[in-house]
Amino acid sequence: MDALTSAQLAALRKGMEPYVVFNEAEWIVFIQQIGLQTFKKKQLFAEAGKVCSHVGFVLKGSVRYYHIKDGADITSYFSFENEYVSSYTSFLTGEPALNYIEALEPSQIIVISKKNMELMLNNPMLAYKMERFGRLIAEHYLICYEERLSSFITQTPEERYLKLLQNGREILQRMPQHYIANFLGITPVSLSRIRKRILVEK
Amino acid sequence: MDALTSAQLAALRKGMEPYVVFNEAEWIVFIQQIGLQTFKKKQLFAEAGKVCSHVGFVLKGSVRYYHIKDGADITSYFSFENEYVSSYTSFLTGEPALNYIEALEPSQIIVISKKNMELMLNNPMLAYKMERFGRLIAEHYLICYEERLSSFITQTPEERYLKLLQNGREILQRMPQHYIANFLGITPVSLSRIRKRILVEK
DNA sequence: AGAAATTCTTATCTTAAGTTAACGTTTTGA
DNA sequence: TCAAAACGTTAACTTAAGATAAGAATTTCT
Repeated sequence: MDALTSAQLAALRKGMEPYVVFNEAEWIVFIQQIGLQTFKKKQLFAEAGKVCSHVGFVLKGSVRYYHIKDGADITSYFSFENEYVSSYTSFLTGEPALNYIEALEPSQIIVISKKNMELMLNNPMLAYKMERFGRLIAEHYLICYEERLSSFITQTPEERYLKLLQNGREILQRMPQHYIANFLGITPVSLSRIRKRILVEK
Repeated sequence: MDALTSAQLAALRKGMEPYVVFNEAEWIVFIQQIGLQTFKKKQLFAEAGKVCSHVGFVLKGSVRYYHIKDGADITSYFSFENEYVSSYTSFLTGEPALNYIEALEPSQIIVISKKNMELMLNNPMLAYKMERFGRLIAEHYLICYEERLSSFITQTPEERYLKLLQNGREILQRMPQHYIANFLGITPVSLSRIRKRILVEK
């Protein structure tokens, strides 16, 4: 766990701004509770079967969430730069995580342990803003999840792919196709067929 | 908007307990910001195309979330007694909702308007606990959504139905089958076939 | 540089879901 | 109470996705 450079701290502060703005005194206390961790490609941030007792903020790089089902690796989500990363259900409930999270490339991730998070939630100086931060972050992801859920109920795989073409630039550009296929809830073979179908139709 | 009876207030207080415990003074201020609304069957709680500027807590009854796609009505979710109800994305973002929410039976729902919610978030007496309340509620739904999302990515419709058989008693008993089918991401015809398949296999 | 692994496409075959329509049953509402 | 609407199942047909395997192209790693 390394110390953070001032540039890294500035990036974090900026990334948090939409959710919470600390004054100087609060910020000093806050940054004492966080650490920076460097991940090699494929290094695990969280592991199925183990409790995920930390949340992260991706400063550089990207991560992939996946399960193992019947021996097969199924990608369910990604986090990119300036996004949060955690096996959040496990973090919140203390139950073992169901999924793995691995770095897709060499990555720098700011890490907050559950213990330190709780210290801050119980520290009168930070409690209010941390509750607010937690609320807004959770709400942010709630909105993402709701939209994604609704796409599984109301759209076909092809429609989901077309939507991703419109507003999923980052995923499309940086991810191998079979990860994208899983993310859409289909097999890589099926995605390949959908892509062909779309080409022919045009 | 009616006043609440003391029994109704007690139910609400109990329902909020896992998330927030008010002292008497706080409670008195809190209950001034809320109202009770009675819904007839099929009466709308929220409407696609309109901003949903309120959240509810179902005291009695149940509601159904649905979209209209190509003229067809597609059920995406339910809320039952002692659960929260809102077109939450719209409530949070102020954008028009994409879905409808209707009462499935005569229902009593405690309603908090966005305006009053903001009053409370800005009232020093309640702010901290309301932030906490908001955080925990959002986290609660986050966990539900994450599990449901993961089921769309890792499971077949049949597996999703079998899981619902195990731990979805309330939905199965109270909902018509075609609502359940939508909820699982399939058509009613397909659910009927899955049910038959399961019977024959046994 | 070269072997191994990964990625994507394609083909074949199987399986299951979507669509539409029909029919009997149940529920609803005027 | 009675007609209309809603509901669940079934059937026939169409369409698309899953499984498996093969092959070419690319990337990775030593």
